Amino acid sequence: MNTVRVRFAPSPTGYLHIGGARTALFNWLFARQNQGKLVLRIEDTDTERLKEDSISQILSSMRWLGIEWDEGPETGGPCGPYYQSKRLDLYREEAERLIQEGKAYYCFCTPTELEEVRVSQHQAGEAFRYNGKCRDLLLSIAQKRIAEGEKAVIRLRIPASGQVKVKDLVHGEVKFSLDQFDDLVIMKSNGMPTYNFACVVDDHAMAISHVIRAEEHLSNTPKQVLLYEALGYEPIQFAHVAMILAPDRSKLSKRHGATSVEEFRDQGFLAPAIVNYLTLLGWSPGSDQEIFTPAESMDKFQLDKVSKKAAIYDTKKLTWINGQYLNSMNLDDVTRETIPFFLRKGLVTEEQAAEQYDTIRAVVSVVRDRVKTLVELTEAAEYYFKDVTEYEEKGQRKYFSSPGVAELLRKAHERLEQLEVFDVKHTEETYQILIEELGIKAGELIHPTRLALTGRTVSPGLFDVMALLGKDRCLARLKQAISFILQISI
RNA sequence: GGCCCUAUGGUCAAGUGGUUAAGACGCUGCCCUCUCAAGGCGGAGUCAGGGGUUCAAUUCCCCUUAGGGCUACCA
Repeated sequence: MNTVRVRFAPSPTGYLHIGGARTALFNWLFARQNQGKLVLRIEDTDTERLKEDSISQILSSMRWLGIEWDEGPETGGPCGPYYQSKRLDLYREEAERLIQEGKAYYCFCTPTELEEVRVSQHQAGEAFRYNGKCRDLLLSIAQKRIAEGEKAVIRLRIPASGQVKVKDLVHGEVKFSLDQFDDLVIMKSNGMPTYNFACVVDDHAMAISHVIRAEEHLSNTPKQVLLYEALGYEPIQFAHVAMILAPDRSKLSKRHGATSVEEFRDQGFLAPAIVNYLTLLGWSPGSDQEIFTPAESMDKFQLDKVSKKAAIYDTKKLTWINGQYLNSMNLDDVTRETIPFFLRKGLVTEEQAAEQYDTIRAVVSVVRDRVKTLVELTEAAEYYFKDVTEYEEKGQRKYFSSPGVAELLRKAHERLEQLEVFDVKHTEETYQILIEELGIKAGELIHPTRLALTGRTVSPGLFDVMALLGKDRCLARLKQAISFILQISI
């Protein structure tokens, strides 16, 4: 029985974007479904593009999403180290072995020389291809030049003709003709391995069973297959999942606004909602179900049902899903997620957040089912934490301008003032009685009151608002509104 | 340029050699209603184009087109 071992192998050149997150997610689902392991490997062989804090960002984004790796940075494991920069000896050994076996050779051509070749090939209308200059250099001579300090890369010999077949779990068999491939560089002149080489060596060394990655790598795969053969490794299963594209159909990048997991978090999206959305992007259970727990996804996920078609992510649907989670998640969890947003907005201090947790929780409770993100929630909860300093203009026109409003509010004030128990039930009763007595429509009193208490035309149910604000603040805000109305009506 | 992948409403998508071509988001009409949201009932909107194969193609094949990827001492 072969154990499933998959890996997610980001290169730390930036933050984890949603495309990477989805690749990680699919790997995770597949691993868990098959009681396998997910390995996290950091592909930090490009010393120039490496970004300092990006590893910790990637790790924390994955943790936040709840994608757990079984082996990798910070968790360790039997196949470590899990940073390619710490595995250089392995790559060198394997490259050396290929040289000894005559399957690879040193190449002393400089980047400038290669560039010249490329330019002339381009002018001649030919395909770009390494011209094979160092291909037949005698090994002893090459070694001597190395010993003298000359820089060289190591290239893999690739047959000039023939075909490579890539068996892919989502695409089926894909054929490539060899005549289009260069002798590819496997070790750079700075001693670092190239992506295709390090990837193959590590996937083998880490006993990976399935490589699940983005489709951008499909065209690299024949080269990797060739490397498997050259190195004498057992072949491996590949699955290339369609990419996630930005709304303008191009590859995800910074210029598209929010594409990183962190940015989505800052915009008030919840981790399980993002995971749910990403699960549905490029995969469908084949049923009507839209809302999934990870456990359900693990149960139903099928690699061969993964879409071959690149998907454009749609914030609107993510927002909708987020709303679903916001309303159905445990209230304490939502409250905990919301508090940082309150802090950032300056609605509460850390001490207040701790002391008044129950109140905050109550506020979140009445506000959450009418908003879709935590940012919206914070916005909608402002009335509770901040005094009303202005009234929405539209509301003023609609509700504060009719004659007799001030008097109406004054009466409401009078009645509310007499209440002993100021809760939802009693405030509502009071209003009902008053409305009946005056023979008016409920809205005639409720709308101006809402505007007076919140400064807005939109809020949670009015009596929820009242109960939460408490008697003193309600009365004060009513008074304030009355004088405001009298003032503007002059 | 060469090679590879892909193509069902605006977006995500189910689906099949014969269907009125699901569903979701979004948009929209109505109902409900203290606003908003939610909910309920409706609506508009799709098989990229052209050739084949076939009694029959959205479905199979080819071409075109479009999008994406690879073609680096990036990953």
